[in-house]
Amino acid sequence: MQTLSTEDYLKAIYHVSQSSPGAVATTSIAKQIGAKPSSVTDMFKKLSDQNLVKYQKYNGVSLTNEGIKTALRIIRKHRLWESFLVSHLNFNWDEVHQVAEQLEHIQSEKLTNELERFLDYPTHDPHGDPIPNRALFMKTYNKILLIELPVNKEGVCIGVKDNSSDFLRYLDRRQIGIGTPLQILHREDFDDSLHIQAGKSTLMITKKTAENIYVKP
Amino acid sequence: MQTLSTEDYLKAIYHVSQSSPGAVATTSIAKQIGAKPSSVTDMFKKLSDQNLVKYQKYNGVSLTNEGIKTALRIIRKHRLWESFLVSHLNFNWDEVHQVAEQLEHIQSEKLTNELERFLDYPTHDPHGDPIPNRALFMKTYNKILLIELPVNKEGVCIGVKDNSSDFLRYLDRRQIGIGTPLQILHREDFDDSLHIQAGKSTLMITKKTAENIYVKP
DNA sequence: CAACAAATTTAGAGAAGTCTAAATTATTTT
DNA sequence: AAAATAATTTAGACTTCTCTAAATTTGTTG
Ligand SMILES: [Mn+2]
Ligand SMILES: [Mn+2]
Ligand SMILES: [Mn+2]
Ligand SMILES: [Mn+2]
Repeated sequence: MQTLSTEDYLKAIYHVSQSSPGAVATTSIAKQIGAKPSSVTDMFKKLSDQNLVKYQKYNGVSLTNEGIKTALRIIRKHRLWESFLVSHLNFNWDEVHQVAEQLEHIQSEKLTNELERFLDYPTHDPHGDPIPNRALFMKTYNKILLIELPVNKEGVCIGVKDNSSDFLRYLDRRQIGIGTPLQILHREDFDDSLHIQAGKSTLMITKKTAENIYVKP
Repeated sequence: MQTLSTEDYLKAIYHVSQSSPGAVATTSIAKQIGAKPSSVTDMFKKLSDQNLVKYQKYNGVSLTNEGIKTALRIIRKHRLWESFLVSHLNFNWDEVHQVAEQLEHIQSEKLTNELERFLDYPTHDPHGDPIPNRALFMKTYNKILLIELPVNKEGVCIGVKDNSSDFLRYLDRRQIGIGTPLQILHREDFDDSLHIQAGKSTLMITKKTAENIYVKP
């Protein structure tokens, strides 16, 4: 049985290891968690004692199979709760993360599985991220970043890379959300800005924005 | 902002103070929480420092207005979650307490209020206990224990005093639940047992059982 | 009212998680 | 390859919550 803190560390290690290959460094987790590197080292030792990570001094950690399973169980709960908050409790997609960060630690298999049934077995959360099923398997689309979409090729927004409130509310104002059809009309070489078609409106976005939107080509 | 532990203490103090008048004794909380009296003394000092209780050495504590409000906010969440688990997630009334014990600590006013709306502003939880509304006011029926119901007077089960799984499952087997019509047919002086009408069936219950069922006369 | 019993508090310590400051190891630069 | 820089770990300390064992206070009884 894990504590709230070890669960957050395992999740952070999982996320960092997904976005960059190889062992996970102390400082990368310190940044993610918002703790000092010395605290992270302490936790690495604790997780290693429980065989949830493989830890080599001065060389970071990697999750064991048990560690991966534990992380996925938490991610499963996190994303199911986010889905619930949006679909039934009138939360906007930029408001759910903070609350799901707490709800993901509730310990009750029955609760998790009944919530999943109640939501009718959703496969993706409000940000387009895949939800692990009961067997911890998740369905992943092949997706690309909007920046990588060829000019004039049609795509559909299926997720976001940056989950910050600022970015999500910016997309709300631009009326871009999951399911919105997207197409690049023109790439401006001068400042890397993009002229795009989003649903029925045309608008201009920066490179940074295009690097944080996932599309299905 | 309270910790999980201080919240549980405040709730325990509230419950004990409801069932017995005057200051709340150290040992009574120790029993309720499952901690040693010395730990309780420590916590009494901490709560007193935060002005949530009035504490006099060797004479127990009583909640301040702020302490009562904090306790009611937690009880509100506890009972709303219990209601949700039973009404939407297929939990039985004997299974909800343990999970609600965790969910009651989730910090999000919006979550609590939206959950209340989603459940259509329930006034009582699955055990018949009143749910404080947003203003922390709760509607209390005038209720009596089944043992106090006069012979042959009709009543309706509106709650239970003992919330243990054992008792609740026993009531399930006897097909007694919230809303079940109850009537005492005969009191046996010899062993204090009761012959009762419960819904459509007649059955025999002990004094102890009759002391743990609330009825509206 | 003195002696005993029960309740309560104090003293001291441990586990979990965090931090700062200092020491060590690894990496990059010159 | 040495020096400088960056990353990581260690040492020591603090907070919160808990415990055991001992001391103190309160209540009860002969
Ligand atoms: Mn979390
Ligand atoms: Mn998400
Ligand atoms: Mn609780
Ligand atoms: Mn209840």
